[in-house]
Amino acid sequence: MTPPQQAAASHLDGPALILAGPGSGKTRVITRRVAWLLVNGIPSWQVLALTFTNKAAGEMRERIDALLPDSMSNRRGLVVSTFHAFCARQLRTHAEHVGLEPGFSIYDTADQRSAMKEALNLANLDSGNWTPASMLSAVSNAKNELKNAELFEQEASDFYTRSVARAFRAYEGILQRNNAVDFDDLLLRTANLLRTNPEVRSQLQDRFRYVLIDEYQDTNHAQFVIADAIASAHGNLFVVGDPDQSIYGWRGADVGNILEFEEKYPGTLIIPLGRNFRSTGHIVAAASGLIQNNRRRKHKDLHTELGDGEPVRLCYCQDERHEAEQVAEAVRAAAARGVEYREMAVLYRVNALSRVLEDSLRGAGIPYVIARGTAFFARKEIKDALGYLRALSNPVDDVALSRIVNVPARQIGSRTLKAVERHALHRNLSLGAALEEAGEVEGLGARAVKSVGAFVGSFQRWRSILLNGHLAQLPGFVAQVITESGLEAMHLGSGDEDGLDRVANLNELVSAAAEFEMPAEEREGGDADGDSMEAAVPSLEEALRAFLESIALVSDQDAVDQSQGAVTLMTLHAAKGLEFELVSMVGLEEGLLPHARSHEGEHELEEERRLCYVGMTRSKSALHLSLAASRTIRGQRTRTVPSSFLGELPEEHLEVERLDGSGEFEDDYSIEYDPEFAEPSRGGGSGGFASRFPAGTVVRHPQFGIGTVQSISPRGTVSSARVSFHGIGTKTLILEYARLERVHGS
DNA sequence: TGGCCGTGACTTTTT
DNA sequence: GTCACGGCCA
Repeated sequence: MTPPQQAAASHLDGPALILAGPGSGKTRVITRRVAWLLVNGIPSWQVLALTFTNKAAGEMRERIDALLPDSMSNRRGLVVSTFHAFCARQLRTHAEHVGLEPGFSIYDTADQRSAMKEALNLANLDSGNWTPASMLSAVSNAKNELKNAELFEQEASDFYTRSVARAFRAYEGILQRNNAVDFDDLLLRTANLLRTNPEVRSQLQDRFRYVLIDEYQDTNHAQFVIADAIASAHGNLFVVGDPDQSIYGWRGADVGNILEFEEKYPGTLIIPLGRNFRSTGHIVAAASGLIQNNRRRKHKDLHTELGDGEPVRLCYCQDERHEAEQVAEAVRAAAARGVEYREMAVLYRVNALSRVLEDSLRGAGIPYVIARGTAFFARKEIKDALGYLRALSNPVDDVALSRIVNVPARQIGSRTLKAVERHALHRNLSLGAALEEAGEVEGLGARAVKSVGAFVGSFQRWRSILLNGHLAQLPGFVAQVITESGLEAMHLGSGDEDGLDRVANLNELVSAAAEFEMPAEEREGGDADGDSMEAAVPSLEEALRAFLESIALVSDQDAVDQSQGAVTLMTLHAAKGLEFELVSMVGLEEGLLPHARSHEGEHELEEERRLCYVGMTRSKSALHLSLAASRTIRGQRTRTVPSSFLGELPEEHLEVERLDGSGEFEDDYSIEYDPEFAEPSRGGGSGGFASRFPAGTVVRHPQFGIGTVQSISPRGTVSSARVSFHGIGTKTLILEYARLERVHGS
């Protein structure tokens, strides 16, 4: 280890901030420091290490294991967990203090959407003007800042925020009735629990005397409050991160947490790790050249001693097919040189780009995997099966129950369901409870009552198995529900290949249940001191809860498995923290990287630049950047503009290859920025835009919602407008690209 | 009640 | 290209 690494890894007490550039060995430092603490006699159960993905947590656990001498095999109680899993666990343990039942559901985006739709109905907000997505993002932003519905309502002053507050309140009501939380709630409710409950707080403070946080630049305010609440008692907070790799600002991450760490924790030991052990010289220099264009940044030099290596290759291709073929060709060439497939990755800004790449890799006979851990669980058949399991685990989860009550079709159609829902509302019952008294529901025919009765019968039978079983029965139980619910038969019956695939997926879910291991902390029962408690065998109910929770909290990155002999395809976001010999980044075009949605502000553009930086620095020895002169976007062939980031890469580290034929990219440039060309449907020229949205116009933006135009100013061939959005603030938008709509009545 | 078909709206990144 | 929804018919 280098002296700075050594200093960081052997730090014992007090706050520490490790500014770790890409490839500077930060995982190494964290794992060594944990091992150091344990070797120095700190009991393992006093250490808490928090990460963002399960994969990172798992790797950290393994590497700590490998570092510890055999004589220290007892690491009982050491908690290495993701933030979200840690919070979920706290909420289950202290459920009674937060007004939840321990079997609460964790809603994913789809569940949130249906809950919000219902909330908009309840709040009498027309979903034409108030889309579930925009409401959810407003709610999510509020929660990340630790504002719950009441607080938000108190602060709501204008029409827009008051409407959001109504939706927010209705949405919270639904979650509460369904004994459910969303992702943001895991953090929000834990933070509030720690703030308002001194006993729980001091319990956690007493237990976790040493707190470590990885990827600290991506923490949001809620996460800061949680970590601070635990660490404030002793100040032993050790954080590792890199402001230049902050790429989750859109999700509420607050770079301020890392930039202002030393102010919040006086006496912080700050150690910058600038030496890169991963990449060769040209790659480091090119990436550094790029990131230096960011203004809001702590200056920090990155250097390598691995020699110059190969220059970064920049390839101009004709279209996305051609680009994908170049990628496949580069992969083949690297493989021929002896590089293993698992040491190669293809990175893109948006998932939609993976398709062409898959086609061309498949065509070339190159094995590949797509890093989308969430994709499997998002499949219809899997969501259905999980719907059953969730409804069984948490019988008041109406969102889950209504999803599956008539899948497969069992004569409980929309009319019946409406009637039962009305009954539930009147009697203040959950949907499940209302189904149980179907006989008393007004307007239900004998046939419907009978169908409902049959369903309720199966449901209760499963439920009693669940309540009486134990851990080992989990896979059998999952299989039983899949079979007896008729899900399996439904897909088998369809007879086509699709149906067989779905059955195979359902079987894979059973395998996942069989391979599922209860987290060690969970088995130890309490959070008190390490020894003395012999683990009781978890009940089937507890096992199912833990299984469902682990599924709810999977990330795309968890699916990255470099032990497979395959090239990995993934988004730039999912690539963070990983490294490969060969990295191909595709689609370096304006609108893609930087993404079109980021053209609206300096902060957003800088985040895109950091994203590009993260991608480039994944590469150890070969970095290929490419772009296509034209690309098919939703069926339409479109000319592209090279990414403005390309001009920021120092030329001496590049090797440019022009396979697009003409070499006329630059000449096309002026045409592309002509708004008439970019948006042919709108016509009328830029003057038209400016006159259509004079200052004072009330407008709607697809992302920011309702706002008022403050001023218009010409900007070359286009016009930029300052628009103040309710509850969001003022944004500078290019009228020609911002897809603004006038709101009637203004 | 259930399944089929057409339309149209929307496409960033994710714990 | 993709999904979600509404309308229509058996």
